Amino acid sequence: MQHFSDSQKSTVTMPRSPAADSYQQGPIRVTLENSGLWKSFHSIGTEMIITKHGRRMFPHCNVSITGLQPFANYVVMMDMVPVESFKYKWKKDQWEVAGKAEPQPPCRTFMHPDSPATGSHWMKQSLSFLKVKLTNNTLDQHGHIILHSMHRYYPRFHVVQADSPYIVRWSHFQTFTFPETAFTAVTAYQNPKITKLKIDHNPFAKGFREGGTHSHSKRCRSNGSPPAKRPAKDLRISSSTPTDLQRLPSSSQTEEAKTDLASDSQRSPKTGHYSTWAPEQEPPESLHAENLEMQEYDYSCEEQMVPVSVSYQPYRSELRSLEYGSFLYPSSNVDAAHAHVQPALHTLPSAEHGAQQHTYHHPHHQHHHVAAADWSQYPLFSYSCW
DNA sequence: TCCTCTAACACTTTTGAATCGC
DNA sequence: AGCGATTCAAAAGTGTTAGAGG
Repeated sequence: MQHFSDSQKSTVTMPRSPAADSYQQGPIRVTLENSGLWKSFHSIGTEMIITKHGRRMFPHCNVSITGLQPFANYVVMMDMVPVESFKYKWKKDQWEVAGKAEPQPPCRTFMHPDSPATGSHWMKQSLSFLKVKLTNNTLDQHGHIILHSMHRYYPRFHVVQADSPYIVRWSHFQTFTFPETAFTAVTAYQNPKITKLKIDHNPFAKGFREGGTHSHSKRCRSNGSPPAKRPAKDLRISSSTPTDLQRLPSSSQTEEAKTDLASDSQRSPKTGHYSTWAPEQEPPESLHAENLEMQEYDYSCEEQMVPVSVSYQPYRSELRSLEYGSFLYPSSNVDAAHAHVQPALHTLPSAEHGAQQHTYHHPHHQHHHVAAADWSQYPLFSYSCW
């Protein structure tokens, strides 16, 4: 696997495999466009707000893809997987392990609204996953990705060669992850550094900064006549139409990200454990922000080969169904499912190995050749939304 | 008592329907 | 009549914080 990393982009390249050769396809390369911004947040310890009715990611995922066959159709998807099997609490100025993770909520997959599209389309411009919304409501029916608060997750990107979302070519399925996109799901920001960094990069927060302090305006209202009450926004049903590609981040935002990265790169990497660790290891006593400083990254990628003979037909008809939870982890197998998603990160190199290139061949891939039941432990289509 | 979560808030940005001009 | 450009109101989305609840 080739490993690319510059100030703004993180790239994962798939190794050429026999199966890939059968499609006469070069290695697929996925690049995280706003990598600098992600790294800025990751150096502090990324947090993302989740609410009952869903909140968008910030930073949001923006990737570009190369190496696809120009005239073949592909489906691009994203989902979230837990980083570790622990939950955390914010104590004073650092994250600490607060026990075993809650049972995994229904795993949902966000399908990019352009799917399916030709390889040339995907490679023409970067893909934005701005519309992805996160919720902590396990009963959510709006298709948001369900996460547990105070747990750590990272997004996975899936590229599937398929002519239709309903007819996914399961035999050629590739997954990409970027370690710097790992984040802690919270219902309110814990780390003030994250708050500051978010406000600096997020135009929506301007209203709270430029319009005076929030607490001040609240006090003023309490003294005057109450303003006409607007309908509770959280009760509105999102009517956004995800038919068009989302706008790219503003150039100013990109420039800020560059600035942040520049400042990051001037710091000497500190020794200490990485923000993720092998599940078989003891959990760290704490995830101090200092330990989340920039490390040399190794971008993991996975190629998941599923026997063609295995039939996934029942899944297809439900891709767009509002019925969800059809592909949940088997409740008795949550730990097994966690174990399956762990290897993508648990071999993250120590600092001295960071500059090296690594190719991972995950043991769990072997399981996928055994039986469909094992594949089902690696949820991808429990729910699809776009 | 501590911790987590929800709802409300003011303001900016985004979206899409309506309107206008060619 | 059709199309593209422009306008504008509504919707969406943001972080903070008080208070509720476990």
